[in-house]
Amino acid sequence: MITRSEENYLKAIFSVHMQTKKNVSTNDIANLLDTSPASVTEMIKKLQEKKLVIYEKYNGVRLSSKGEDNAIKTIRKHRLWETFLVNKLDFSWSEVHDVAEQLEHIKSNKLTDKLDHFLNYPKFDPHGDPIPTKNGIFNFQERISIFEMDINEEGIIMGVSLDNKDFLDHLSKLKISIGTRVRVLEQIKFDQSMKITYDSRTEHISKEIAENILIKIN
Amino acid sequence: MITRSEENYLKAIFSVHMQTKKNVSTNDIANLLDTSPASVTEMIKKLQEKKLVIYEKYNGVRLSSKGEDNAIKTIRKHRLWETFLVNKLDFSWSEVHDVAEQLEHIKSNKLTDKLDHFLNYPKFDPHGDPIPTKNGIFNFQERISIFEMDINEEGIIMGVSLDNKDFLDHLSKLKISIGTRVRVLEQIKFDQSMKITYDSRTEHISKEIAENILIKIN
DNA sequence: ATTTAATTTTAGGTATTCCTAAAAAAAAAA
DNA sequence: TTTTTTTTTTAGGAATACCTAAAATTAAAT
Repeated sequence: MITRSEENYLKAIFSVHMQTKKNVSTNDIANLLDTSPASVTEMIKKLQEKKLVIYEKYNGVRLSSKGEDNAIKTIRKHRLWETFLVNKLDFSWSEVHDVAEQLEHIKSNKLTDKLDHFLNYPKFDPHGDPIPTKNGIFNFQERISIFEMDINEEGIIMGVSLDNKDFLDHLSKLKISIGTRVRVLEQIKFDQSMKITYDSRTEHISKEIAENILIKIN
Repeated sequence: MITRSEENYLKAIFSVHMQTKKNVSTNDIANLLDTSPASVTEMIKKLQEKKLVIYEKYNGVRLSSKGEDNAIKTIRKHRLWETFLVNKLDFSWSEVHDVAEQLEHIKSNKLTDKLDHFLNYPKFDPHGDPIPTKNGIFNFQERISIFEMDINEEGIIMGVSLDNKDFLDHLSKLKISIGTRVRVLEQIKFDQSMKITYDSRTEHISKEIAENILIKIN
């Protein structure tokens, strides 16, 4: 049996590795999970005994295929539940994270698969992140941030790269959501903020906002 | 913060008290939760410190109003989730218990209320048990078992008094479900089994089965 | 190449929730 | 009313998942 805490560690290792492609450091895990490095070392040892990670002292950790399987399953559940909360229960973008963080640990393959079916096998969650299939396949979609777009370039919003309540609430207020077609009008040199247009609106967004909204490429 | 384990104790105390209307004994709780009496004593002391129960050594325990509130909330969540699993995800009667046992501990009032709304404020769960409202009101319905019915008496099935997989699977096989209108044709003196008719079927059910199917009275 | 700084691990604790075995109290039976 | 049985509690431990402080190791800077 893999405990809830172990699952959180596996998920954290998976997500850091995803970005860095390197062995994951004790400190990175500690920061992500908001625990002490000492606790991390201890837990890694336990995960190693359970053959869920590959670990060498002072040299970081990576997931075994068994560990990766589990991490992907947890991510799948998290994203399916987020989709459920937004699409069926009418939660807003910014409210789903904490609840999904609990729901992702429910243990029942049948539940996961039936939920997937009920939601009509969604490929992306409400933040635009891919939902792995039952077999652990991710449907990646190449994305860049609005900040990287050229003047007059057009794109369709596919997701966000920041899961922060204030940020997501702000997007809601601007009526920016997944599927919105945007065009860049102008980039202000002084503060690198951008003027964009969408749905017959024209808005001015800061560099920080632009960096965290992702659009589909090709 | 009330832990998952504490919630299970509160629920157990509530459910035993519901039937006996007396202070709940250490042994009863231990049996229901499948733990040792020693663990129960220990936990009760902690619940007492948190003002969730009223306890006197060697004299059983009962819930404080704070404890009862929490127990009812847990029951509400359990029954709403069971309803969701059966009505929306197409789980069968007999499969929902273990999953709902996990889902009932998810902490989010918003989730519970939105789920309630999504399910259209159901008054009874798939086993026919009442779902308390947000304010903790139970919608009790007087029920008797088929075993207590007279010959030729008619009734509508409202629930079951046993949450056992084999039992529920058997009812499914007999196409007996909530809402089914039944009439008692005969009671066999020898083994107290009963002949019943419903939906233009005639079936023979054992005493044990008859005792655990509940019909509405008046 | 040393020294300094940062990271990681070890050592020793705490809280939660479970356990068994033994003692104490209450209930039932003789 | 004793004795026996059952129930409940206490005492002492184990596993999980945290923690802080100190030691060991590695990485960075002088």
